[in-house]
Amino acid sequence: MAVKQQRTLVDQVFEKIFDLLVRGEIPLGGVVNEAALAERFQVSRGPVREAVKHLQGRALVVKEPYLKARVVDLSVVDMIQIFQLREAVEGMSVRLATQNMSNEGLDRLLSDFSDALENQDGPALDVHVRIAEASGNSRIRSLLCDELYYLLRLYRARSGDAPGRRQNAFSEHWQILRAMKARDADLAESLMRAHIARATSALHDLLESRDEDGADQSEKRNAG
Amino acid sequence: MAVKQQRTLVDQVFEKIFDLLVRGEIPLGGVVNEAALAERFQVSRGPVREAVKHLQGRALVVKEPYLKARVVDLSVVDMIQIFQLREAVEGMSVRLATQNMSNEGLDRLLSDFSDALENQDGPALDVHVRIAEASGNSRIRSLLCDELYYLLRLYRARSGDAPGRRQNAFSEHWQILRAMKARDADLAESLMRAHIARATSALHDLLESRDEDGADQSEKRNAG
DNA sequence: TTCAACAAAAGTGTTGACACTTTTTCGTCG
DNA sequence: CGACGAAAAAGTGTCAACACTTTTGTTGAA
Repeated sequence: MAVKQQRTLVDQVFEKIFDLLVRGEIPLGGVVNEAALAERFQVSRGPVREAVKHLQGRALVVKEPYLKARVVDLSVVDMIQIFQLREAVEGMSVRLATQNMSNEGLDRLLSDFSDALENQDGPALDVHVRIAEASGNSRIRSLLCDELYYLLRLYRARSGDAPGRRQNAFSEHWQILRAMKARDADLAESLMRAHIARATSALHDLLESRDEDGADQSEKRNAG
Repeated sequence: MAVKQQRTLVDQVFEKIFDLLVRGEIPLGGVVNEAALAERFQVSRGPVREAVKHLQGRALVVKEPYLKARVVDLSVVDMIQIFQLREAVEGMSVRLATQNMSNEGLDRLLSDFSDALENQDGPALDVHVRIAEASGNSRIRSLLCDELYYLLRLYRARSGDAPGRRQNAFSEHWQILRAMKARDADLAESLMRAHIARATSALHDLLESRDEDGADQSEKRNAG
């Protein structure tokens, strides 16, 4: 078992637990039992504890001292809040990318996007990741790629996105990339914000169509 | 020692270490030694380890497996990146607050601001915190209050802000509050973004006036 | 003198045991 | 029969010891 490990055990356990969350083996809002996970992964409780602490730092798990750790229950309200944050941050992300990207990098992004559009296998999220990486702002990139997208994956694993939005997303992404190519940072930011705000509106509609069940869910706090 | 503790030891150690950072007892970029801190606080290495992990999650400490943990060295470039992120997020924060605040809450904020302006003791940051809390978006509030402001405090502890900006900040805050009172979310967001962008420009100037020393500092990575 | 290999030291990663807190269960009293 | 309280169970917090990795310091040869 402990032959040679580049990444630390904590990181490996972190990945494994996150996989469990995405696969739904631990349901949203379910309890995260340290001892059970330690037994399952054949490691001690220490690494599991730290991995859970790491998940807590990523806001994927919430807990209080001596209380059971629980997987964050991503309500529609939570998702709306995340999308509001994304709208602001991704707007700035594409603004900075438009200002900072080299012509070569921009052309490469455009051609990669065209390829993905033909092959139909490139996930829509990849465009956002590429833009975040090209923003040149490591903190924005980390917030989007290392934190918010984890939550998005977790949410989509339970309730996939609207079926009609896939095609719209391609067209909206294409418009954003054209604005970037034209070096119009203001336009690129506006388009990106509208792009995300549209998804937020869909969530708002979802919330209204479900306003009969669990009105108390809006009062959840996300420990930091 | 272990008489009665509401907060867990980890949280207490976290606070103590952060105080050490703000006071400058551990210099920026300095090494964080687990054993030494455990000895100093009269606790075991375990809580110190988790507290450092927590600081790492907050991006106040960076480290790699088996390597020494180091306090993040907040360069001017890092600060610019943080301000770019703040510009986007605080813009959204004040937009949401303008839309969501009750008339009573808004009046209370305005009167509290007037009081602080007379007493001269209210820190300028408080306005931003109040707005973030009023945004109704717990994730935005957490990002601003629990993460970015920690870094700001750390940076200001070493190199305080520009002396002339204090007075300007009051006037700019006042304009923002008036836009909120008028329920003009677009204007409030624009003013907030301009307010923060002004500080970012000051940092850019600072960077240019120091372009001779340490040009390699721009290649720092912030582990997430 | 300089470089490489080896040995010692310092520091981090991991583990299992123990202490404390919370929750559940069960018995007793009203 | 229901409510209150104590004991047991489950689970988390803390600790000290051990294993592994990195760094430092020394020795030897080219």
